[in-house]
Amino acid sequence: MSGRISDSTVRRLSLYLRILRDLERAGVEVVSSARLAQPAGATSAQVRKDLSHFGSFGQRGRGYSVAPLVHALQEILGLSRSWRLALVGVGKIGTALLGYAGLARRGFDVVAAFDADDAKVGTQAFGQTIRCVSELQPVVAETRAQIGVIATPAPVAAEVASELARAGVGAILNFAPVELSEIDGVSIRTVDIVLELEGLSYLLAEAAGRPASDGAEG
Amino acid sequence: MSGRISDSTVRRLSLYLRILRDLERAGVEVVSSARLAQPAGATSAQVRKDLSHFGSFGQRGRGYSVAPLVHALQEILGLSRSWRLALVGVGKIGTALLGYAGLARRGFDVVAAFDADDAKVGTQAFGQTIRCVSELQPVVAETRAQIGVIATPAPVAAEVASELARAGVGAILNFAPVELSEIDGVSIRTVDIVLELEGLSYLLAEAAGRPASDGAEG
DNA sequence: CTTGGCTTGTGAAACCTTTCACAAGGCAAG
DNA sequence: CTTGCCTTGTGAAAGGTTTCACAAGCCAAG
Repeated sequence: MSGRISDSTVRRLSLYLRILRDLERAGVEVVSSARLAQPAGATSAQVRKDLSHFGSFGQRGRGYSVAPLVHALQEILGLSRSWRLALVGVGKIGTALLGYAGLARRGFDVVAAFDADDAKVGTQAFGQTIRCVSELQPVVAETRAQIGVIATPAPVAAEVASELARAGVGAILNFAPVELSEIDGVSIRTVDIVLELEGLSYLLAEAAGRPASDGAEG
Repeated sequence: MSGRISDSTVRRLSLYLRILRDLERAGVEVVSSARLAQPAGATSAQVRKDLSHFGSFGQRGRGYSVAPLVHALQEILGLSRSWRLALVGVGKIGTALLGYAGLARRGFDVVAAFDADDAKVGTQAFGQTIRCVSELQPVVAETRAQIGVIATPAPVAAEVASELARAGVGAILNFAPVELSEIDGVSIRTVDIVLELEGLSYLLAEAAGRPASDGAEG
């Protein structure tokens, strides 16, 4: 089984896990690939293929036992433990993340927060004392944060990324609108809201361009 | 040219546009596919293939003229006009979006904001009067918002999505951690921060599992 | 005008992901 | 035990995306 697993498969596994937890809470004990696929927006074959990369979790003719599968997926996704996050940039998005209780609930604990603005440094936000970015390296190393979260303006994001890498994080979640270049030994994911909106803009423009349906323009 | 364009191509086009604007600002007049590819994390062949779906924008032996290509990409992506957004849910993420000046600067104007919390309804936030979600349909229809942004808790996201659809939006950007089921005539993109973190968790767990390098656990 | 060096645009090949389709096997009813 | 129905796990086929590789063509220098 388990060779190199594609990004989209991992994404779906997360979705399956979320759905399975809901089912578990609802008292469902066994689920079929079809039932699991539906709310994930996937197909039953896809569910089975995705899971088959990691082993054999179901029973033919019966389906998957919810509780054991929840456990297996948590194990696969590395969610049976918690992860320490270091947040860099406590602006609008950074603050929203700090205040998002959903993170800690799912095992992602912010253990340090940094900002370059002297007016913010030293203040508290959602239980975190904001530190100066100049302290980034020693503090991140000391707290042994495994994931760095970049919520800075785009121009400094690359520099912050390499500092985080040098401080020892193994992964970076980047909210700045830049494509960060690869860093050895560090996994990077970028969440780019403007890019998503522009993607929607493309689809809207395309839909408006072809058919003569819509009447409302500009 | 232009058949059905893949999501990843459109994403890259947005990146190219961003890079081209930087180059334009820096006074660069002509750029090769290789030079454009590098900061986008793509290959030169990919740049050329992506662009070739829409026409022929370069000159052999020379490259692409920056200004005309900026213009062409804006046209392709539907960014030569501005779009009206309706924001539903003015919690942490919603507030961060309202305050994000980058949106308006790039042609995405929030024209209405809604929340279910009576304590918030009627108050101002970043120039927007927060309205009650019960007014969603008439207000969205009246303001002719084309894009709905969902920043509500997960349980109500699906209901909000279908209300937005009925009110006439053509696209939805969803920040709630649920996979929304398809709605006819509405393009949907979901930004799921926990999913991204879980993806990184998978990679970290995988990296920690195989090699005997890292010492720090749990 | 000719030569040499670049760079685009694009079919073809390679690679990857998704879907299909079916054998293997569980379960319940009789 | 047998029959009928259901569901998994998985090779094979289909479908899509990325990379390769090269002819076509621009430009500058001589």
